[in-house]
Amino acid sequence: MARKTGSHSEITGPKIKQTALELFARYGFAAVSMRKIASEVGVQAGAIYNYTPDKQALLFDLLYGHMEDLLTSWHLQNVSQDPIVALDHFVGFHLDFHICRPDLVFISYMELRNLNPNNFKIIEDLRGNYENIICEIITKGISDGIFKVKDPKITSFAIIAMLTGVVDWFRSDGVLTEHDLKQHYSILTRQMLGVNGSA
Amino acid sequence: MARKTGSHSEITGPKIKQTALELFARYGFAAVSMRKIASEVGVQAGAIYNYTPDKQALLFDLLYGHMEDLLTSWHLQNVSQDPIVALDHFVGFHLDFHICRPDLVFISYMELRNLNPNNFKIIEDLRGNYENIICEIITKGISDGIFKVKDPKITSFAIIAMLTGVVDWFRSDGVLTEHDLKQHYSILTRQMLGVNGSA
DNA sequence: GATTGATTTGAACGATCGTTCAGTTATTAT
DNA sequence: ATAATAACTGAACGATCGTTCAAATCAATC
Repeated sequence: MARKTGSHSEITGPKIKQTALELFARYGFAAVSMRKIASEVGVQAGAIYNYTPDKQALLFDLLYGHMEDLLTSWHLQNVSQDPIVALDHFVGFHLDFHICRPDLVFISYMELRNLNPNNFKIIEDLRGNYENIICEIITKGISDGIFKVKDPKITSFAIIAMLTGVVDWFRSDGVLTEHDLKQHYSILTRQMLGVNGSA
Repeated sequence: MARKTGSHSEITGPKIKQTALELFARYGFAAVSMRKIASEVGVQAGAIYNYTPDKQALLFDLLYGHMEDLLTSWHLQNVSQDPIVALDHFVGFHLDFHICRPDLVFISYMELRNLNPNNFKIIEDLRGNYENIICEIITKGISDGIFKVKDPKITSFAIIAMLTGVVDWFRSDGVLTEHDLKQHYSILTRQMLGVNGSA
């Protein structure tokens, strides 16, 4: 016996990635075996190695793809020169992007330590690029005299942590709509930056 | 050969807990073997089972002790009836408590999924109790007409996520002092709640 | 100094791990 | 129909896993 009827590379490849993602998020990278992934995909463990050189690469590809997606998506946005508009834009974008990818968000934070040093640095650099986006918005807002905070870097960390934390509890099928959520966090963020009244 | 000279229960027990904590934080629960813990303690793997029934209990005890510590510490505080003072108090307390326990903070978030259902519920309930503390402060502040936010629950999540995120980047030996950090987050939090000027 | 009990060793249990690879089968191109 | 190639199996490799336990050793008591 060997290759199953109707199985193709274009199906198995993505299926392995998706399954690995779900299992890594649920049980943790170290706790998930290649056999477990294979079994969920409906294939033998050896077959996985047609699609990835090893388990580490499986993890790295997920994290790298996620960060690339994030940065690419942002750079497709038209960002206003108005700091308040840009801030609102960022808040909405960040929530939109992360809420529909809870597993990726989770492992991107959680499994960083399971990357080897080279891979770790790559992801961390991309993360730094993303943090710079909001940091620059805040810096501009301060120099425009609109935002009232002392340290744009610390404030960036605070905002990103606050926004990303939403993934831990928000459920799209709950009573709170994503629209209301975004509005709520938009207000919280503006107030945090010392912006008084506006809509 | 057997028991080593000068080794005692009172030493080995805590040493196992401390070592397990550090290794779990660095490599993840599933990635750390009982033999690795034992080797760091300077003992054979079998000896660990004099101090814990199994690996799961080792993890649970760490998380449970952490949450108990957290709640007990807070309840030793004298909390002001003034919402702004109470809020500042909470921010400072939370930062103080978490900054000096980065490993515990990390695994308390990260290794929840490795708890069995019973143990998970226990920790989650304790976490809920802690969230209620800040939630009640906010609720009082709103009804006193001092805080300007709509939803105290969401705002609680936002504040806790923002504060706990500090653990990821703050280093006690860096240029930023813990005092300045607390002041910064105190201001950010107040502004976020719509409190205008005050010191 | 002998006895007792706490503490630890070291070996062993079956299970599972990531990875490799020769061989088998399904698909594609001719 | 045939050949070539892509996809996959199934078995195997040595290593390591959590846990158990009889035996060995140490510290404390009498």
